[in-house]
Amino acid sequence: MDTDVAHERAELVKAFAHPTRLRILAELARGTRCVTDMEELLPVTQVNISQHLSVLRNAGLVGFVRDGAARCYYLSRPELVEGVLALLSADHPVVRKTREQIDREKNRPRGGPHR
Amino acid sequence: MDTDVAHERAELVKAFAHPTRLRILAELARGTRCVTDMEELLPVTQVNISQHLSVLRNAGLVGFVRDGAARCYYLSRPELVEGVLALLSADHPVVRKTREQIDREKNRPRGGPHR
DNA sequence: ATTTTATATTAGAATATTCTAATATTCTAA
DNA sequence: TTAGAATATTAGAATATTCTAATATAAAAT
Repeated sequence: MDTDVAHERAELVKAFAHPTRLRILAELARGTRCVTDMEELLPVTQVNISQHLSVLRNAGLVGFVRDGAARCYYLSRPELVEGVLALLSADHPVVRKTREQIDREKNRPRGGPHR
Repeated sequence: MDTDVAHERAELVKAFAHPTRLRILAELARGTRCVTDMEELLPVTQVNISQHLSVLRNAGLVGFVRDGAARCYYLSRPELVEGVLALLSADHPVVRKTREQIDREKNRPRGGPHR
């Protein structure tokens, strides 16, 4: 992964890196929602929700269509967002390795034929 | 997703949310590496690498075994890390929805029987 | 024992993110 | 055409993150 790509991807990750934004994304994964819907769901102000939606829009994670004065938001890269949310909700037990396991791996890179 | 869970998950995401840390994780996905290996690969100081490794350790994403004065780092939740890296490297074209699509979806929530 | 090698920690300045308060925009309905 | 409803934007204070410089620790080699 080169420097430029790493920066791009980190920017994308940052869009996910806030509790309110994760909750907004999780809610949008269930269906289209307007800001009023989210206000009922989240313990934060309308202004703050709009600010977080702006971050999500700039990251290309959500889009919206107008519905009168309201805006109906939806996931614009559903597979990416749902994939990340699924990984976060899955259980990933921490593995510990011993010196011996590491030594053996040095001849057997991860993803190689011995896996 | 409730508030506590959202906070926990956002903390985890933050560990990924830095270009240098993404590169460290990508490198560890290829196999065990010590800090010296990473110094050769990354355009940052040893101190900075150690600081980022400390963030990754606190998030439970990496572990290490001693090898003399060196520390060999490895992914302690490889499926989580590799899953996130795979999602980030995959192409996820942005979809735009029309008013009509949204209207239709209102009776057909995402993930429901009509998908 | 001392030096060298490998890595970690700490303090603080620089920078970026987040939230609050005030205000603006845009559409609809009266 | 004005008022109300829904949402967005802006400025700035509060907070968190990151980097640099200096220093510490721990094992190995001399």
